[in-house]
Amino acid sequence: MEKLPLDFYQSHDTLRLAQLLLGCELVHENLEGITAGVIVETEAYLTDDPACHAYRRQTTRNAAMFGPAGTLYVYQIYNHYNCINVVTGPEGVGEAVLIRALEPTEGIELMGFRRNDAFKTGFERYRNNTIDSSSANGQRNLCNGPGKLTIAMGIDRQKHNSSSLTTGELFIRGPVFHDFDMVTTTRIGLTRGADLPYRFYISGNRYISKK
DNA sequence: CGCGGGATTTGCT
DNA sequence: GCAAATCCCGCGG
Repeated sequence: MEKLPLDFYQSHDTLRLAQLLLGCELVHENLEGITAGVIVETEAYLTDDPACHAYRRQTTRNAAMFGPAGTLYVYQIYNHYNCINVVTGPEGVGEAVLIRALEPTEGIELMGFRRNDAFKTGFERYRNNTIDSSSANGQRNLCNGPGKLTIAMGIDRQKHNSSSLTTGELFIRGPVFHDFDMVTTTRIGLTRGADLPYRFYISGNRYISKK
């Protein structure tokens, strides 16, 4: 399956893209190797949605959200973690789809190294933590949350915020999962817009984030 | 220029 | 269940 083209991102609105991205594969190839995983959980953030970072106006932090569809928006949250979003909607309109969970498909060992490395270089109190990427439980733990998958995929805010998903070594392939049931529900961890049904995930998938 | 809140994750209670 | 991590940036004075 080929890299999804610019046209894919431009041809659908944000809510539709949040659903269409389920089953597609996020791929990152760099000097460390290739890592990839199927998108199994997303959330949509619309321009008229109080939970959206671009709800008020364009600022330094959210500038990438106002770029063309197919741009990557990476932001830092809670002092430590990064989350990745696929920018959607027309240029100048701040909308995006948060990728919340992946089912790992390629480079599973490398994902484990990156996660364990993050423990070592992160908080001292996490230094004894290890993920066993050869076990089913370990693999389930690699990318089942927005902060986790960003580490496992080797995505860096400085490097990848505002980068394009249609050129370069970080991109999305067309659907590799078909014929699944989709669950629509409310988004996670929000204080505003918490009642909007903008979260989507693949029914029964074992790699969904918690809650 | 300082204050505070945030689309999270983790280990310990 | 809860607090900690201790950053980035938007906002108010």
